Amino acid sequence: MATIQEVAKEAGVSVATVSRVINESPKVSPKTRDAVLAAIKKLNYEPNLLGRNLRLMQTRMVLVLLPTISNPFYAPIVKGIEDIAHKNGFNVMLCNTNSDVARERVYIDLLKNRLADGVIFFAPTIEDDKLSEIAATFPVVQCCEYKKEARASHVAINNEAAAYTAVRHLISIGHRKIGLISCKNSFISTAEREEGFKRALIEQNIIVDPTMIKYGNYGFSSGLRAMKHYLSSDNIPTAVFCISDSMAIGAIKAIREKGLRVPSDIAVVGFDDITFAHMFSPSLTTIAQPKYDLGCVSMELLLKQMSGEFDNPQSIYLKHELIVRESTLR
Amino acid sequence: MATIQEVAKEAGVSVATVSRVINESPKVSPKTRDAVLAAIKKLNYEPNLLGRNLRLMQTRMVLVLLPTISNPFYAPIVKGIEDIAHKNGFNVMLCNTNSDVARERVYIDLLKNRLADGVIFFAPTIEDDKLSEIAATFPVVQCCEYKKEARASHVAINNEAAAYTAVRHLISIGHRKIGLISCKNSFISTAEREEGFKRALIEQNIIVDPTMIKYGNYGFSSGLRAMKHYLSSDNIPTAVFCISDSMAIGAIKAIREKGLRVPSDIAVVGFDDITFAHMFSPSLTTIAQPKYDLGCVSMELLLKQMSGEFDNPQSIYLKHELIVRESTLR
DNA sequence: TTGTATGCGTTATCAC
DNA sequence: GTGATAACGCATACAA
Repeated sequence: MATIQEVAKEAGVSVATVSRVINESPKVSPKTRDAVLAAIKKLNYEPNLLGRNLRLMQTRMVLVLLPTISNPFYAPIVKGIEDIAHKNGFNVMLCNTNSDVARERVYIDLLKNRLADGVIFFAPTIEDDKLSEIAATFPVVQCCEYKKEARASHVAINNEAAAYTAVRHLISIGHRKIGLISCKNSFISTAEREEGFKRALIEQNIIVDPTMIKYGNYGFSSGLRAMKHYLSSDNIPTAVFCISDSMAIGAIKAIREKGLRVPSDIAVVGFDDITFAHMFSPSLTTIAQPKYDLGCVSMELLLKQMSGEFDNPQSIYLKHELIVRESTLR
Repeated sequence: MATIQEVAKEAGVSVATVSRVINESPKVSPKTRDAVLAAIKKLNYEPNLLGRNLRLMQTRMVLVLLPTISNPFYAPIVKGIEDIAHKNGFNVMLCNTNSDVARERVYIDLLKNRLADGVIFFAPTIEDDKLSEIAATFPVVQCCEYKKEARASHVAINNEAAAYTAVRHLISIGHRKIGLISCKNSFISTAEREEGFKRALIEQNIIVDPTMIKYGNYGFSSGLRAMKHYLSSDNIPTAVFCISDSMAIGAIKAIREKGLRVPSDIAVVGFDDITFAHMFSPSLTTIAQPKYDLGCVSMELLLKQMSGEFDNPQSIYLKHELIVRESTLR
């Protein structure tokens, strides 16, 4: 637990010189450098970053707020964020908000309290104007999900186009009675995916039947439940587009429990391409987001903001990709 | 970006008084308290924790090092850790090590640099003696996986007994030709699970056939590969115990691709009870670890250490549970 | 090239 | 009940 003072004394130099050695300042003679290094080693000295952070008024930490790490969708994005962060000498603080406003506020306080230099939001629960306020003072990037009205940067895919792609795929393999399992929430992605779904139908002169739209909460059980609703009705779709893979997997489970088969009786498309999508039987057709890249680009954008490179919010959109697997084989 | 100085000036009091108000010291008159609160509000003051942390020489942050958040096994454990941490005014810093020694070292440096008050390890890659060294200086808890030789606390289940339970279950429903899909690594849990597997067989006078043991890396693909090895041999087991759920799911996929059925042709047991275990078709029989409790107990143990309550390493074992599902139905 | 001195924002000890 | 002031460990402007 030695301090810089003790190292200085041991090496017979001033603390300033020790500090220079630690920070690899060029203007220090090799001889004194070696002496300091020896003292550091002897005393087993580790710099106390609390002192440095206060002095420099920065922590080289970034906050990453996500609803929950249990959603496998986030893992590759976080990996991208981390890779870029580490490459630039930043550390990442991953925080589960559980989509809880109070919890999220506590974490945002870390930013206000200077314990982090910037923040990446995944699914902000905070109100639009509050977010704008924070983004006006601190570096902020929204990833995937974002508040349309907030003055804050974001990186995402075009969800409307992605949903359109998915439904066009179903139509192209012959389906015309297509269900949608969506979610009841105020996320921008949800609204956009519903729009994409409708556009694809309308374009092909298929009437959008409101009873063909069910709602879940992104989770497995809710997908299962939604599909059971279809199956117990007299109006069963021949294909279903789900706005999350977990719901799609739940839907498939319901279909099979009913003794029907995927894709021959009902085809299913998911969204996100989580790791389990290709493990499942049948493997799942889905929309892949460029997850790793989303993370990289978000972190790069945050770095630019932290270095004060610009202050106008940026909107960046990356490309999605349709991945056709067993669940929609002809 | 006001400081405590400015608040003091605005309220017409000393910084000491402002500090007392912030820290809810009882000995401050209601009148001055209100004045200070008003000044804080007016200036939109947020305490700078960098200053406080330096002064207090603590951060009220704990480090949680795990291989990767993409393993769904960790999510509920982390939830337990967080709940206890938050209840006690600590924040949690989640860090992916990717099982990389260098990466892990960088994070351990955060501890040495005083940016965290303690650490919970999930699968330490660090050498035993290095870990002992760190645990001698800083609060450390190992969760689930641990270094047997290291002088550091740990919280885990009895993996030998858990594996024994799983294999006994297979034997009890009539299997005698039982495969093991394990991993080639030096984790204590791996060795213990292999031992439990063998004890269950030996107790029932079943010869332990080395060719019945295959190795993967916990992942889906490796389980699939291992099962293909069995299936292409002339010695196919009637049941397989996998030391991870993902490998079990991979194994099932291989079995079905071969045109065989689970559990009628080959029964499969996994380990961990990850969320997807019950979603999969067939749903997976597995050993459930008390994940949330493992997290809670680990964090509680760390809190005790951080408060200097004791310094002898503790070993705590929690109970496992066999969850029988479709993959081993008679 | 090196040392001295100052301050980052906070808390806590000591007077009053 | 309140205020002055000294730390906490470090980085840096300025002197030498």
